[in-house]
Amino acid sequence: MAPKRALRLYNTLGRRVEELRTHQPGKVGMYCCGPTVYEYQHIGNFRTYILEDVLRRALTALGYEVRHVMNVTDVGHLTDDADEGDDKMLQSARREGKSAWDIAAFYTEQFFRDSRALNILEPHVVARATNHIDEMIELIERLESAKLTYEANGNVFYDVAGFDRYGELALLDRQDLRAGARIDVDSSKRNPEDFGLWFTRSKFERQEMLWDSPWGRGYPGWHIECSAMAMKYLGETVDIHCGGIDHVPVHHTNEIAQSEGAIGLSSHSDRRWVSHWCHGEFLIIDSAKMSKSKGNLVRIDQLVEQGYEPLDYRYFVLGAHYRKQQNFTAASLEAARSARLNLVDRLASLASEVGEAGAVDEQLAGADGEAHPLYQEALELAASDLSMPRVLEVLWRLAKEASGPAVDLLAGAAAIDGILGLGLVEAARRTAAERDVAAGAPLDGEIRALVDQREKARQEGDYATADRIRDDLAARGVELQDTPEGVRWRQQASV
RNA sequence: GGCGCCGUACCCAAGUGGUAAGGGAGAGGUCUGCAAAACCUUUAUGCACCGGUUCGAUUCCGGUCGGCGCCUCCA
Repeated sequence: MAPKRALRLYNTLGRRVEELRTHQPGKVGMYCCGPTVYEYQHIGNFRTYILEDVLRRALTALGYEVRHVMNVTDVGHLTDDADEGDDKMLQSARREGKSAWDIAAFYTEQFFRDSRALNILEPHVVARATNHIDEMIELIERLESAKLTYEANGNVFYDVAGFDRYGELALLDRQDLRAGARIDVDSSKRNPEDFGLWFTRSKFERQEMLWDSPWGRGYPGWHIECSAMAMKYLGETVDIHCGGIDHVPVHHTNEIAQSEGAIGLSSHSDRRWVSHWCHGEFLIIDSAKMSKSKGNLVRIDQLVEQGYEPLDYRYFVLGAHYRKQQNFTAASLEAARSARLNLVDRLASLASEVGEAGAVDEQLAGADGEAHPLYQEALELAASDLSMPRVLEVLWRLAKEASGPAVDLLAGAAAIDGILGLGLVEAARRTAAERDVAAGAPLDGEIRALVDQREKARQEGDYATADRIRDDLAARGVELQDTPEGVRWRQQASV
């Protein structure tokens, strides 16, 4: 089945926006580079995962059938140098005698916990590297038969000299690279660009995860897992491959070399292993890249400790285009939180207009949000290289300017939010339900009593007492409104 | 040294060869005992700077300055 509308997406290979052409009509196989589970994922990492989630949601909204595969790099070393720093998890794990396997399981769990909190849909296939050692070995054997490998010093390397299109994705031929400028080049390599496929000589002292292989007991190189798992779950043609922009020069460049080398695609072939490469730009914090070495990592749970909702961060991310660096500051996150709350607030008013809590569900179920013109506008913007800032703008227009029956507006908002993934309508329904309770018979007798007390004080002219009670209630999230019809109160939007 | 990206209001941030979205924050107003909320109004003749192309440039080209990223295991 063909999609309703084709997605136009920037392709790193070729550096321009292209209409997505899929291997099978209407079906998209997307492979995303997932986390390395030996540390917490920070909010910069999650910017990329949010991009991938939005891509998937946009594809789905456009009518594509999506198969989303993500790897989890859990091949771990637990070496002495990995223990440096003040990572409490690693230190305690070591104290308690936990293995690399335990640690990987721990961080994998953390990753998916944060992902869920950010409304990131779980990939259809989550592939753990340690479950695919056999596939990696087979792939290395294929490369061996293709004469693209050599052994040196006990390790198996990929020989980039045998792959004539090496570096095409990153335009490496246009660069005057300084091999070894930052990291020492392994002297056993023939070319600095060569990379390890299988190691039997570990540079790590305390290697915990080891497997038997035709080249001896050891462990796989990093890049091979993605090639092997992508091929296993998506076949020899991948429609979209995603990752952070930092993966372009090395990881993805090497993946292409491995995969196309194994498949046997040469520069004479028009066919590519991956037809569309999609990369997310970096999050910048205090005018610098977020990295462990700079010590400026921020995690989702730290934002939560500061009183933010994970979805505030998602809103923040959606406010900038994925191909531009985005600067994270306390002020910009605060602005995103206010904006999201205001949006929920407006949608909650619409929900109240639709009716009582139960009726909202029923009415929404009967409405066709995708029929709303503003949804169509949003979908078109999503199809235009994932222009989420503009989709947000359309949603704001829907929430504050559009006219029509409240249920149609709300249904349209729900449809747009299906692309954004902000959980706005869900939050609005919850907020509206709380307000319904407030407007009718309050469940909390204590609050009712305080409201009555304040009214009495006001009538007696004791405004000091009245204001004190109002402040007390505000601290509990209860907002009072004195209207000509009398006092009303409601729960603040806080979801 | 090479490669790539970027510089838009107080902040974040869209965008286009034809005269600058949206959000946050601030200001004024209506309402109020005072507030809050809501609603209304409001904040860039200007898009780093200098040239060029053009009827017309924030948008295209060149240069300058500034910022960020990458140059081999970092989303």
